[in-house]
Amino acid sequence: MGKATIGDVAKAAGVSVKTVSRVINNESGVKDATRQRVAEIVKQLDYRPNLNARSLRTRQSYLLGVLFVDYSGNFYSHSILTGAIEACDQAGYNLLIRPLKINDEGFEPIIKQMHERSKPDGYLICPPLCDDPNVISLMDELDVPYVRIAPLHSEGSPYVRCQEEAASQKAVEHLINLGHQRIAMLSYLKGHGAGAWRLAGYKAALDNYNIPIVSEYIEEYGYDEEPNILDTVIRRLLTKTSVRPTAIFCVNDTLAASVYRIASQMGLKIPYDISIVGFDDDPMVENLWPPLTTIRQPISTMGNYAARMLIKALGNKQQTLELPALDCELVLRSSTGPYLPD
Amino acid sequence: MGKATIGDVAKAAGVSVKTVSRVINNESGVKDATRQRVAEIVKQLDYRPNLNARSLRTRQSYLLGVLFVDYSGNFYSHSILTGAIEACDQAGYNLLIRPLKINDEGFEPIIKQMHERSKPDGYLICPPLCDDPNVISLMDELDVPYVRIAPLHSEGSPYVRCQEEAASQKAVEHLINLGHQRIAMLSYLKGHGAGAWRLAGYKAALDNYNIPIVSEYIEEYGYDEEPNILDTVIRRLLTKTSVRPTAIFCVNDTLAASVYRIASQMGLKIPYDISIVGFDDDPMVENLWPPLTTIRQPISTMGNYAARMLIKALGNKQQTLELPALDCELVLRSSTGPYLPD
DNA sequence: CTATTTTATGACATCGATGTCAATTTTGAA
DNA sequence: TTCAAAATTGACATCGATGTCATAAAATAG
Repeated sequence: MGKATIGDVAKAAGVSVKTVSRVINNESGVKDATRQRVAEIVKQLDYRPNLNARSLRTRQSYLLGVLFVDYSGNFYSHSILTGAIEACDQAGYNLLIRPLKINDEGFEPIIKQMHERSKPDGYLICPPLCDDPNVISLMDELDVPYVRIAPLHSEGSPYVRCQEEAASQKAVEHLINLGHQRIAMLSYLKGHGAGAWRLAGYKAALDNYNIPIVSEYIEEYGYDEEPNILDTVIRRLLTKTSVRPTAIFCVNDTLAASVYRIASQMGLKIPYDISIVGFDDDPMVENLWPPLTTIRQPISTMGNYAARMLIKALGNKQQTLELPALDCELVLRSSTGPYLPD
Repeated sequence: MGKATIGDVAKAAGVSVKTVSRVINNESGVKDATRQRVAEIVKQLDYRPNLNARSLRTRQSYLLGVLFVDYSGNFYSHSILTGAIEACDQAGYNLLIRPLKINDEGFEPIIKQMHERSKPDGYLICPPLCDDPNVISLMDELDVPYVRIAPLHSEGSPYVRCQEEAASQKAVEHLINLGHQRIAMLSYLKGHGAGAWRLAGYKAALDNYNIPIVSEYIEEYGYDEEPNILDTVIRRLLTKTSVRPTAIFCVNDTLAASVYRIASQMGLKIPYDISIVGFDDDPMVENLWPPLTTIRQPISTMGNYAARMLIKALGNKQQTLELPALDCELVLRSSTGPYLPD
């Protein structure tokens, strides 16, 4: 017994295939009685339309592409996927993923090839790709809709984003309330949206409490820099004995873990000698001792919203889904403690 | 200018569409001259067949599904994906991913729904799903081919696997060669293929050197157990002063990281007081100090092979791709050192 | 050189849906 | 009751590929 087709439903309901088509696509112009009878049969026969036939006719693929950089630490992209898949499930879309590795030719040829092969109806673009002008202009060239996830700049195409700046501010104010004044900020997300907002939150907190912003305490690097440079930087930061910062706000948990490692090498005790705050609540922090105070973003919710926005936009060109405020949560654990004078 | 169709190619080449179809599908029965002429035009017009039309006719979707459990630590599945995508790219397939969350109803309804929606031509099944009899019998019920990745049992359907047992043995022999005799084995992969082979390798090494296997030193747990139990177990293991193991072989890096954490709490220095070996070379070990000695599996290669096997099998039912020996690599770093008597 | 087999090619139907547009039925107004 | 307008419905073409089968061309045998 093969699967039922639209013809089977039509025959069983005593109507034309076109009428069945109208019912399953929720088009107007079908008498209620007919609609119900057809719907009944659809359910009875467990009919589901053949997507290939539909795609062939409508020239829609019912596929969404997801582009992300294939970092070694992939917790972020993975969470985005999880949320997006959920949305796709509900809307009858499928997700095509494309982890991109940095190579000589850049991302464009690979994206182009993928696009020509599978023609997704739209794309979700994860950071930092969403801030790459080449990728964005390729999207425009391909004339395909896309939603950016956590982009640095909000002008232009639709995006989702959460309150990273507010959360960062809250985290740093938490440190200030514990008595800390010499608070450092450590980043290797220079150029990313994330890097910018988290730094902005840090500065806002200090401003708010009239604590001067000392440039020596702000160490900001990019991905392109030598990977070992951060170890050196952290070691230097922790060495300046008398003026050593008593707390560090790290731009993500991986960085926080590096600080743990170097602090332990230098015999510094967390949180007694130094307080640490991370960002992301990456599951790998379970392996850190003491448990890390960090900020949790609603990553998979962002993925979910991004997919829903895209799907909605595909449905009718003008409509956009309103993006609710997505808050981050400060997760207090044991890596932050009161300021203890030497 | 729309994309070229098979009809455009046929017209330009002065042949029928069927002949073009033969050429692009590499069917026999076309004169060489004709074939070349058509191939020329195909290239000129940059023609690529419409997959939906093809799928509609052939009832093949050119999609592969990937099933995996959405762990928090997702390095493994992610690597599988990366390898599989590469293979799919070459063969003109796409990959549909499905991270499964454990829930009350089990995985079957979700897999079923996915299958009915998108009808992938086959599946790659990651551990531990590949050892779940419900999932496997569902696959058989759906009558869809699949390849298992690192399954516990080799009978039945095709699979890929690497030499985890040999690698484990090598790792433990490395410890023995450093002078260790009291070597513990720590696992929470009970019931997984991985758990079984790694344990087997451990035992083989001890046997090989005529070291008695002490059941007290083997701590094996499953995923279903209380999550905190391992902390307790590790602490107990490290406490038995005089008979305390001088080295621990951990079934994966996450576990090794837990040992680091607890050892540090207890004031034990690695590798002086205790040597540690992990498994996986998870990127998160970069945050561990001292650098962890561990075993690196060719995970993405396994994903690549699994996809290629599946695609090959789809092409002609009988043929199977020969699986080459996939070796693991022992990565020596600084968490293992010579046995030092107290 | 003809008869026969083999090889190469194409005409046409088909997969399962939706789009167009004409035909039919229903509704409402006069 | 009648007729025009609106609401339903369906017949048929179409999307772009492949499968079937008949036919034309080439190769081989006699």
